[in-house]
Amino acid sequence: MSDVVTRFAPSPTGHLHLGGARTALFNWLLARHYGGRFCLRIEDTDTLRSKQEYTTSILASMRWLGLDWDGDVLYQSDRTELYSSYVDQLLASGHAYYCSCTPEEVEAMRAKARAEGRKPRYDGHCRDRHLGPGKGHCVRLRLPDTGRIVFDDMVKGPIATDVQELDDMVIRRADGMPTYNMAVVVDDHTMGLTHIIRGDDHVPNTPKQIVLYQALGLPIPRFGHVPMILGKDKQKLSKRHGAKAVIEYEKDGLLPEALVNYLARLGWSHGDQEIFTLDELIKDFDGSNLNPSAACFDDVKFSWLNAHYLRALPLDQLGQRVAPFVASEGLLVPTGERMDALCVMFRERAQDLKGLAHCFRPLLVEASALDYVEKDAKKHFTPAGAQHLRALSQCFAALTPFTKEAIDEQLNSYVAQNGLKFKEVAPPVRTALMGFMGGSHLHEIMAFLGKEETLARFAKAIAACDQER
RNA sequence: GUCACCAUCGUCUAUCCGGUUAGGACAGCGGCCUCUCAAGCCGCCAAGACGAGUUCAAAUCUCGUUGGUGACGCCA
Repeated sequence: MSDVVTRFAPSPTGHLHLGGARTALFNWLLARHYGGRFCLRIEDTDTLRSKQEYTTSILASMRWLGLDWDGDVLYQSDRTELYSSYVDQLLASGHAYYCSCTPEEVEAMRAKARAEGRKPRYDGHCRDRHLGPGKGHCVRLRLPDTGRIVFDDMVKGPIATDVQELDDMVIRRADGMPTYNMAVVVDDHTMGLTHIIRGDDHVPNTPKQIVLYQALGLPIPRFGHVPMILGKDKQKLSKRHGAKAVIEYEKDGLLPEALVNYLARLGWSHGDQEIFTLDELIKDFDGSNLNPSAACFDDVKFSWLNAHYLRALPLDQLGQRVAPFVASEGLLVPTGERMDALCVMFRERAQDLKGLAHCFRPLLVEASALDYVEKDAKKHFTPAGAQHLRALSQCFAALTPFTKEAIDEQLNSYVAQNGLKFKEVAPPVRTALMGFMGGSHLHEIMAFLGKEETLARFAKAIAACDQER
């Protein structure tokens, strides 16, 4: 197993989505586990639907996830001649033949077969007509008349197909372009692939490709078909059911390490372990323990993983990553110790970067712009609350230095000297500072705001208390 | 229509080749902690689709049923 070569081969007809990302991840992990190569190939032979911007987007998402590839990206559109030479080889060896049947004629055959309850397939009309190249002639593969094609799937185990189920498939279109299965086989072989992990929807393609490998006399790689990812309620993941592109998760402030971890655990397991570092995944992912049944993507559990990684991130990195989201909240981005302080105060209270940035808001706006949550203001801006705020306002005005420790001490001594409970004093103070009953420890909040801003918020709250009366 | 794949708590899964009070995680519920909200810790709830067969013993092996999904292109 020393020369493992895997690949990810998306077609650039859309952004990288969850299923594709997981397929890419599994291939990447397998290659990294065995110290092999992971290649990237863009299947852009469908010129109508393929777009350069999607290729760019897919590559960007791969980088965001940290899935690096070896060597240059291969584009199928550059390799038409190569595919054609393999088709010619098949023609020369008698494994393929020209066919003059029109698509309409073939469609009629299929319709007839379907109507008679048989499998719709090409009936081999041109098989022995010994046609040569000509206008409108495609090339078909000559299948063996009988036999079974068997392969041992890494995920599903042995899968057998009777050749009777198959067709003399087209391998080169009338316009000279190769068909999908032809191009894939040529590419997978010339790229030296040893293991192919792909979506479950390719299971029916596999025997077709194996027949091609056999006709060409090429070694057959190992296949692994992972089931598709379902959305909530076992529904197929579609736009309606929250199918999101990787790029959207990035925009929403979710962490790539969380997505990698979550995706890895969807359809693969390593005992009871839930949290994996990238190195652990590489160490443990050897192509076994792949689950053959389809799995639902659970946003809630994914969210939990995000929160976990958010808390685990080193402070400087967290600050760096949240900064763009703070900016898009329309807030001035703090730097240095101020950013660190905010992260420490709120990272346990957010699930993702966007949410974290949002938590910063009350502390980054000016007192005048602070909004009170009505319910909390009504409840805590009482006459007694106003009294505490007035008294504390005086205490804090005189407090130097205005540090976390000093503030905490002041708060506690006020409570003790007046025979109160912290619980009686904290709510109005908290509401005055945050606008609602949430957030970090009071002394941390005040230290962050500084004396002037703290006093401004007290003053504003006192005014609000008077209004409540 | 034909063929194929799949089937353990609500969800992700463990239980490698038959013997477990069917384990863990997320969610939910309860508690502890506590100035709030979180986080953290502790506890509770919760599953082998159905029916046969093989066997001393089946979630595990076999067959069938049901349900779900995929595929049947000169798309990829």
